[in-house]
Amino acid sequence: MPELPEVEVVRAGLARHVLGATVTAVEVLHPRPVRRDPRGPAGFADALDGRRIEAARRRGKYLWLALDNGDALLGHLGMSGQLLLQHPGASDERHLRVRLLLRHQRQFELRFVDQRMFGGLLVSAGGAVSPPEIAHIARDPLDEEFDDDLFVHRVRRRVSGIKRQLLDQTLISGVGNIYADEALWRAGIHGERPGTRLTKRQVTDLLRHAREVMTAALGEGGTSFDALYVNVNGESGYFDRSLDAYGREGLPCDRCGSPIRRVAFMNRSSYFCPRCQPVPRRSRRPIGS
DNA sequence: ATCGCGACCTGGTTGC
DNA sequence: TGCAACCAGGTCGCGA
Repeated sequence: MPELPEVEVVRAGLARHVLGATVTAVEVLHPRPVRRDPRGPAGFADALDGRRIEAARRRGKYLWLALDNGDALLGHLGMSGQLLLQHPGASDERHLRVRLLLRHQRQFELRFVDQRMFGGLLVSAGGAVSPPEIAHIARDPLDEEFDDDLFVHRVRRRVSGIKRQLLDQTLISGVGNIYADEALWRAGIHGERPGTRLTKRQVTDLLRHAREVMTAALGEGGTSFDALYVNVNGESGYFDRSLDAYGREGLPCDRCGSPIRRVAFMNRSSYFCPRCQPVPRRSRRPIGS
């Protein structure tokens, strides 16, 4: 489940259920989801076997289980990944990719299910506290060590459009297409406004809105339009009912009533209110025309 | 150093 | 009914 609130829902679910558990068997049913593990599927399985899980941590959209030897099981859900807790013997999900058998008081399974396989798992050597594989990922805005001033400064130094910057995980992590659009709608800023054209106040407000919308979504169990995005128990969140911009093409803006517009952006879509979030002058015409 | 783009996957929906 | 085109919550690596 792609964005920060959905990943945090999963992390919290894991923290409730797998801390103290020991990995007793690992089955990799498809090699692709462990492609980033340098040891390959067999080495991945060997590195987990017998390890005890001591913590469930997250940065942005990455999450990891700290292991008793200082390594970590690092995961990313990509576009369609799920981490599900199941009873042994429960029938395999159609897109089950990796199965971990765990033992705590009783036995249960932690399953990585991923239709599109953009996500994946790997064992991070020495990564229990901070996996080196994600050293390039910035802190996320719900992390108390997130540096607001640094973010504002960096954004205002780049010409690049503000939505593109919100999606840049090396600047700020955890924000994806939905919450970027929602934060921009709340702030009344068009995503193509260059960072250099925004005031300190505007970027600070935008950051606050990003925090608020993601915190609110977290309180609802995350955003889910369908069964693809679920918590460790397979349940969906309810925040989709609270979205103001994302996915609302043609529907009236909740603030001014103008129809929400959808435009192509980075091989996907952006949703915005043309009145509350006026298009910047420079990008009203396609470049070159 | 920073950018914009295509690649990486599967499957559901839409339109001819 | 068939089939192609389009769409989907993300990230990485490449050439410019």
